[in-house]
Amino acid sequence: MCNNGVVPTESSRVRSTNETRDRILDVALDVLGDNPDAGMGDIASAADVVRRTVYGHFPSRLDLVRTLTERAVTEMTAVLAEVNASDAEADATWVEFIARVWPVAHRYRVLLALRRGEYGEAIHGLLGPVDELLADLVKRGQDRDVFAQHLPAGILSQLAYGVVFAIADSDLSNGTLGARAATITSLLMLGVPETRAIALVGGGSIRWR
Amino acid sequence: MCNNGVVPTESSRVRSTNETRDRILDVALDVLGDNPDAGMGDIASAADVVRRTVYGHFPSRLDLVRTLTERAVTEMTAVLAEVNASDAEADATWVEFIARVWPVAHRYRVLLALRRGEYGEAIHGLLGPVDELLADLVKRGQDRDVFAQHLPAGILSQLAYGVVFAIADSDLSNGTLGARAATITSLLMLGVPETRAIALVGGGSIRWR
DNA sequence: CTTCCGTTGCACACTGGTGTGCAATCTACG
DNA sequence: CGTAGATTGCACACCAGTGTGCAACGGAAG
Repeated sequence: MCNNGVVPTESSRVRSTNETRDRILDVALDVLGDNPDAGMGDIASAADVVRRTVYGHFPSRLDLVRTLTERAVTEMTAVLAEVNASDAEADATWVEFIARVWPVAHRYRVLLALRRGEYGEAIHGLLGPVDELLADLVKRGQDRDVFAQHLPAGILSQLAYGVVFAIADSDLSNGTLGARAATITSLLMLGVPETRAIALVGGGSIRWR
Repeated sequence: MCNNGVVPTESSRVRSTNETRDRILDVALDVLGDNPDAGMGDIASAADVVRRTVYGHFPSRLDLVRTLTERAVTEMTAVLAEVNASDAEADATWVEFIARVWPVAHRYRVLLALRRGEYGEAIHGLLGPVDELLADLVKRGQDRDVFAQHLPAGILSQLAYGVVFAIADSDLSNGTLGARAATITSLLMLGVPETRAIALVGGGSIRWR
């Protein structure tokens, strides 16, 4: 009524509220990344907040995990949709995708662990759109004989990005080393010949030592 | 003293005791396979036994899991050592290994899930010998340029049999279909060219549909 | 028959996590 | 200053799982 039609300036009280909420979410991702079984108490203290406050923002543990998952899905689908729009060959698209999605995947790697157990159902449901986009990409590659066809696109895509997550979760996760290894490995299991895979990710020896 | 030097006949009481114990172990594998978080109660009732009886055989949940793991390690190392003794090329050895280990892997697939969480430490320790034998095999392949070298043998071997377990855990786990898919996929990610991989697992079209 | 022993049924204490209720406190905003 | 809203601290009830103690039952062995 009185703010000239401008959206209210989110009076700094509200801002600080949202900051707490976001901090909780960020920290939760870290803590759960270390230990998927961490409790609300662990998350709270890691966020410099009392357990009760966490419940103020997220009525239940499931709400927290769900919010986290929704965040991940949003970021992933954004990258996937954008990359998928290119008319490059499927294998090149895959390389582009891994490169762009690597930081996100590494950040949300815990969701893969969380898929098994308690919240598996809920997470699986929310992750559906990502799975579909991924399967579409692999299927496109299979239809043009760029990817191998020894497995249906749905399963092959799951395995391929499962490996990517697994590498993101390993010791190699730091630096570009992990991303490179993940890209090559996933390309190989998608049936892309080794020479082509190396060419796609950029030259240089790939020997480990 | 009185049984002519023959091993005592395990008086049928002892036998029935061991039968219960074995049944509990077998059933535990199934139940935990369905839900790695299943409790002692679930296992007990699935084995047609009271919870208290389970504790009679295994003082703690960890003891049960450990026994299960020891069983798995015994079976796996037996297969691995035997297969590894052949002087065939590493990729052929890998195929032989997967074929022989497939039923075992499928049976003990839950251990992979159990490695994360509570008992991870204990299981990881017991599984050490298996990991080493596996890494040796992959390394042998890398040294002779049969396998790709974009990752160190230790990690590559983990990823490869991680995929095998993942497929064993999926819908394809029935019949020889899963075994075939697992073999081809793991060969691909080990850097074996598609044509060679198909030749190794035996002819026939590999197209999914 | 008596003894041994695996099994049972029930009780109990303990732990660790979840989710709620409520009064007290602090602080930005008006 | 006064108020509203976020945060705190502490209380509680609740649940599920673990592991233990113990008296009973039942069948096979001696």
